[in-house]
Amino acid sequence: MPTPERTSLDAIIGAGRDLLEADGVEGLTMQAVADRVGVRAPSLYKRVRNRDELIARIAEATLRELSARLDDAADPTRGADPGDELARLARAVRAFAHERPAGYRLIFGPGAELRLSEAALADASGAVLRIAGELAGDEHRLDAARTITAWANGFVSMELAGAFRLGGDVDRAFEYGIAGLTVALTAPRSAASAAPLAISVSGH
Amino acid sequence: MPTPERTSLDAIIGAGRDLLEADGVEGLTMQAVADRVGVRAPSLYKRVRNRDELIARIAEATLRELSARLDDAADPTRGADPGDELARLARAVRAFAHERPAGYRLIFGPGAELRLSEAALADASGAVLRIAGELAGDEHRLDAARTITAWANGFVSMELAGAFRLGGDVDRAFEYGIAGLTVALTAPRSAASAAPLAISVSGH
DNA sequence: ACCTGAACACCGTTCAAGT
DNA sequence: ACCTGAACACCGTTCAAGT
Repeated sequence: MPTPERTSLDAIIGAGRDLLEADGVEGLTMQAVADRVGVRAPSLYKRVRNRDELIARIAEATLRELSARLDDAADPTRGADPGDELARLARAVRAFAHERPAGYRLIFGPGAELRLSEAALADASGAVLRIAGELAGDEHRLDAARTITAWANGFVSMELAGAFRLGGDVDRAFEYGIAGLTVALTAPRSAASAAPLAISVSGH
Repeated sequence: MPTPERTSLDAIIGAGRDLLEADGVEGLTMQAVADRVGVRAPSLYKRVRNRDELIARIAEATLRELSARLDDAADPTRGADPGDELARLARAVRAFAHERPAGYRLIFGPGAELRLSEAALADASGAVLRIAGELAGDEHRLDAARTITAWANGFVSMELAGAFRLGGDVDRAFEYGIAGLTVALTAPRSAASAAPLAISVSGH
């Protein structure tokens, strides 16, 4: 005789997400999740294989939320200047990380390789790849996208980790980075030569 | 009647470091460390307050090793062209991360803010700050250093996390980033304006 | 078909008792 | 003064028994 379902996978993932942000990943225990959804810990194993899978599902859901934000921010109808698009994209990543620091770390921190599906990662890369192509040209699209992603993710990760302790204005440093990347990726360079031998740059 | 010391703080940190690289941070258990140094787990608490402190000591030791490598790589007597210095510095970070991935994540990953002393962080920042000043000028030294650090750390962290799954040549992307940053930080910009309105760049 | 209590292995940590 | 066994609280996970 079937027992009625007293919870659901969505409720479990939602509770896990909330716990993660409230108490960090070490506060995300099966016991705590079970309490939140009103069930005993062993019952969770009817919906998820184990704690790692639960974490992976939370990570995947969080990445999909981030993707949607990025697509929205990068929407060309908001202004199609590649530099502006890059700026909007970068600020959107940073805003998301500030709202959901623990979730962000789940996506980009150690162990992420085990948690995220190829498909979700590809989705999340779409907007950066497009803008990278606009800025640097199609031949350098992937390299440029990796430069943008590395910088933005590195900046935000360090910020979340409290690594910027030398004073100064962190917001300004972020905008400085955006402007720098725009210049860097727009500057014509040959794919072969790692560093240009001679470049003349005139500002203003 | 005193019992002879059967281990030492250094031996404990060393064993912890080795376990960390061999089995990851979750393999770094007090029990495993105790086994390695030939003592029972409770005895470790004579030398470290708890597991978190042990991890912090390993992180600090690892950061000091990284600092030494960076200072060596950035040594101007190896060639004082700022672009070359930046390239050597960036490659040194990446090489270190490849050698000691788990230790690197301990330094830059989540939780690092609790683990690293102000002094060790300041030491590690010396070389980047100097090179950033050479490239971008003293007014932009800190912003430029943050851009470099964010990019390098972001790139390496993503690489370690297996985030570069779209094919392409990761080594080339790294060199592309180095070249891009050199251009970006060398380009004159006013501190106030986030993005330059018009810049003419001529390659070659 | 789902839920539960009981149990197990494993962890960090404490502490009284040994030498 | 350091080391140890025993114990405790807490965790993830399994499983037989309930409905």
